[in-house]
Amino acid sequence: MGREDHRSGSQLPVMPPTLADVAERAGVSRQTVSNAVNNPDLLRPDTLERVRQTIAELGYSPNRAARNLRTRTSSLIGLRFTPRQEGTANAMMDRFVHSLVEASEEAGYHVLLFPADDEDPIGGYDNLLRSTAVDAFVVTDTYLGNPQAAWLSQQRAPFVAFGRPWDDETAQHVWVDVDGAAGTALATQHLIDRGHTRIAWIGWRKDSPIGEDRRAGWVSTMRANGLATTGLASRVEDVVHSGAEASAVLLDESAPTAFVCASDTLAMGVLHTLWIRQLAPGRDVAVVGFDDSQVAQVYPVGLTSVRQPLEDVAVEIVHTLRALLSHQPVESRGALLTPTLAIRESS
Amino acid sequence: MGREDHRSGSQLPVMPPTLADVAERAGVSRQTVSNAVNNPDLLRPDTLERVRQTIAELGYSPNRAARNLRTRTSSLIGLRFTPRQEGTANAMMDRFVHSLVEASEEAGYHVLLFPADDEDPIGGYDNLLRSTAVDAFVVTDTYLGNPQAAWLSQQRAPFVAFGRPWDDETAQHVWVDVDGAAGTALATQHLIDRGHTRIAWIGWRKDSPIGEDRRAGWVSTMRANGLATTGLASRVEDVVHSGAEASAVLLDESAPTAFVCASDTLAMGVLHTLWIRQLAPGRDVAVVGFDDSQVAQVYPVGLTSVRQPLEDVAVEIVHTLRALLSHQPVESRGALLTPTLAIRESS
DNA sequence: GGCGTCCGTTGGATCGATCAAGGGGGCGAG
DNA sequence: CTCGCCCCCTTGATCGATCCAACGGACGCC
Repeated sequence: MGREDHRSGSQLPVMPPTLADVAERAGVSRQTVSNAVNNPDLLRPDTLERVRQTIAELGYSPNRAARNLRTRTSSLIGLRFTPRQEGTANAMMDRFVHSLVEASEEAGYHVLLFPADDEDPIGGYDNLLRSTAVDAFVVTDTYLGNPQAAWLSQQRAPFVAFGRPWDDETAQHVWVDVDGAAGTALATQHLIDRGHTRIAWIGWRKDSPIGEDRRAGWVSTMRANGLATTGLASRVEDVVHSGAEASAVLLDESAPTAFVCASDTLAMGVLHTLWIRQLAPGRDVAVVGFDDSQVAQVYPVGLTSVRQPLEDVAVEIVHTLRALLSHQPVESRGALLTPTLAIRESS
Repeated sequence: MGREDHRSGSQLPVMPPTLADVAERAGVSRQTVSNAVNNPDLLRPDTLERVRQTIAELGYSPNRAARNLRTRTSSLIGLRFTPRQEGTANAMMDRFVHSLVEASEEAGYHVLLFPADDEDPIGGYDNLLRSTAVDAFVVTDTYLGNPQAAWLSQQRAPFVAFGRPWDDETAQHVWVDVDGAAGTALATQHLIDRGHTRIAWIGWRKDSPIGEDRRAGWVSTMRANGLATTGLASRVEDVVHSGAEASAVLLDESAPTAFVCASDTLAMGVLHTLWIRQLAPGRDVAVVGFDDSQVAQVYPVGLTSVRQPLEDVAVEIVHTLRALLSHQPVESRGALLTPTLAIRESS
């Protein structure tokens, strides 16, 4: 008497087959089917084959909810999806999300998005955690002094941060980040190799640790090559307009032949100034941006830009998460990946 | 003898409280607690208050897996997350995803991302569906003649498509889309209002129904205003380079004073041509793009662009999904939303 | 032929919330 | 005083996969 029997009178919805259905059809017990799925080694080859065939015939797939309930896992990774601010070139997030989705899939996880509530930054995390809806989190905005990392640590919730705990030396959580200084160093060295000596910097205000990190890469590379930096740096807001103004001032006062910028947004401002002054990007004045945004790629004059290895970041994060979730000791507390340089016409 | 008792010897992991814990502490039955959460009307006010207080004290949140198992739902909406192709300005996807996440949250849903496998376009859907991991899908790429919509329909899986079933009149599924023709009509009329009469079109190849739809908006508006279109249209690949070439040819042969483009990518090509020819965008020649991408917003010369109402699309999709999932009759098979025009310096 | 080991299999219990009935108290009517 | 009824709450069963402890057959050894 199969399960299908007393459901044959059911209406439209076709019930997916259960493990018991497979067991009955294959003439084995439920546990055997379960083992066929989760511990194939425990079965005799011929039995395994028979069960597998039945699974294929019925199109059986283990019920997620039931498995989640029993094993107390969900195979889901939570990610707070913050809205991209309009008016800037920074579209890093969606590239990262995609990389994360791909990397997660390979590890058997799916990505669950939940919205950012500025009123209550930990609300979303708290809900998902208490309802055991996700196995772990990926935290992406650690730099704003957000309480999330600290809170999650305190809750003993498994998570990996994309971004260093800049402002908190006591933070004990695991993180993955991109070496911004190495990126700007790469950009600066590239310009030096092209013969530039007067290379200017346009970055963010001093309260941004990321901005200061990127600036440090420019400073150190200049010094290492015996080049002066005096009067060649500017710190502004991260908007196109500010980049344009800063570059105009720098051109007037210090006559640089190249610019390294903390973002593509600022680099666009520089290109704007060059355009107004009839200077050819790449020929008269070189420009390098940061993040390899769509703007850099699509702009008629391709913008050379530092590209974060987001695919690698995602893989590293998922790798670390797996270790965390299987309670393996995590090798190192932080991983720092090196960006590359996408060279285009502007340099 | 509470549940905590025989777990007091447990190690690190703090078990979240269960419904039974709350029930015991509040001195009521499990079902009463369940009702307090799901059907508050069934409880006497004082009982409800007492249970609610206990829930707050314990920080109880219903276990997702258990609820999912019993109710055969997951409160998850599946979305195949396709990688943005590099080199184009089209970053519509992440704006849409964000809108969807927000709209879903308000309806009590979360968004589950799964990767696109080009080898097996329905593989991801099939897995999630058979394992009852999601309640419904949002399908975003209906225009490529993809088999997903038809397959999901056949499986009786609940889903809403973002995009009309262009090539399949027999499709019976529910969809939400943006009226591209209305968008380009808006753009064209805007240019006419500014005094332009020779308005050119640069669009996609004829095999793109979306492209033809957008083109139709330009054609109809031109005709409605008694303006000629002969020799003013071009169909090319959706890359910057093609937009630049097409606009150069059109300028030489037909001397248009304005361009309406099927995408921001093509519009960037037009701007490039203007730049080379020392023509000022907006003053000498007007340009309008489509999608209001970051490029349009960040470009030093702000690009006027047709903006899809993705927030409204997401709300409409979630609204429709709710109706589908609660087996309410869906009012109409398709919903067509009207885009707006983001006017900037280029027109 | 008897006995013990090994390998694979079996039925039962379990995870935590919800569904479908069942029960008890209070009140008004007979 | 008893019956009936309604309202509010409780009880046992259930969703489907996994864990646990115990069972059965086959084989080798003495």
